Amino acid sequence: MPELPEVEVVRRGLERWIAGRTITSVAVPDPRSIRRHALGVEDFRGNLLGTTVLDVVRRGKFLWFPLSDDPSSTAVPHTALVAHLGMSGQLLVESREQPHEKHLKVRLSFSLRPDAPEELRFVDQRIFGGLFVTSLIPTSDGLPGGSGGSGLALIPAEAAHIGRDPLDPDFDLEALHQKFRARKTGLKRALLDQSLVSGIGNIYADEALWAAKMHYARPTETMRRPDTERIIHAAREVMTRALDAGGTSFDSLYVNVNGASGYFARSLNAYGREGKSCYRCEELGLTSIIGRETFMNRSSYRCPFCQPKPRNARL
DNA sequence: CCTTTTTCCTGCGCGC
DNA sequence: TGCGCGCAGGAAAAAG
Repeated sequence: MPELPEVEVVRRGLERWIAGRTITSVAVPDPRSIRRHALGVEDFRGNLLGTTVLDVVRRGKFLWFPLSDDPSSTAVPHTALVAHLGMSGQLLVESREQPHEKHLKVRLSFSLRPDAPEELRFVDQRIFGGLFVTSLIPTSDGLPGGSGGSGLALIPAEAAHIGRDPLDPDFDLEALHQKFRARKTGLKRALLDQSLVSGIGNIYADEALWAAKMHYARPTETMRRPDTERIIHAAREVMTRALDAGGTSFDSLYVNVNGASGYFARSLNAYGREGKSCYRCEELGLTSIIGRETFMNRSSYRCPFCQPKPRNARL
């Protein structure tokens, strides 16, 4: 399940293989994956054919490729191809000779480069992800839109509401803290709300909460400044380690642009560890067992000793 | 307006 | 062997 570290691994691969190249053909075997492109398949193709990918930029789990009709021009790009991997999306850089994947949805061919494969394929089993072309608009704060690329202060219109992620150099902790204080909800809900802080999904939310020794139902309005610092520091730390490990893969659904899995799954402390002992308690000579609770229609894992339920829990 | 729930989607593993 | 069911969950839409 791609969250920030997995998407960043993909971004780096795309930057290496795709940036600077021109789109020479566009095939859409399954239009459902471009349903967020409201004007349809032909418009999608027309917007991409002949354009050059200037950069690969990421904010949270959103990726985008600023496009230019004339790469020799210094003009600021005004459109971008946006990609979101959803639950099971993959962006694969491959040779055109590779057999078509079972869930192949979109196929882009690029200008030839001797050391690089010709195609970028979007493969998606569950179709929660997708691609679309949209306009780039100025960021609300005038700072670079996200991580990677040339640092232009632009963002796709459909991603303008997405908050900065904890690995963004322009991430504003004080602003997030004030939003926590103003909101009447539980901490994990807030961590998963991409408009407040982006890039965190179910796995890294549980890992960050475990690392910070906090409960998912902690009311955000009771958070004090050091509490906000602690949970964000934990999220940043766990996602950085995951990025260094190439991301978290439980199965073949998350892979990098070359189809390889990441190795962070073996480093998880809470997520997926129901019935197993808490590593931190173990270190202290205690025995407590990680439990699983259903919350927000998904599983939450926590140590009942390190992360006790607060009396004022906000579910 | 703000917060919470539902919906979209497919494949896999499980119990009967 | 097959079938129904629950589960996986990002984010937009709908509901409260």
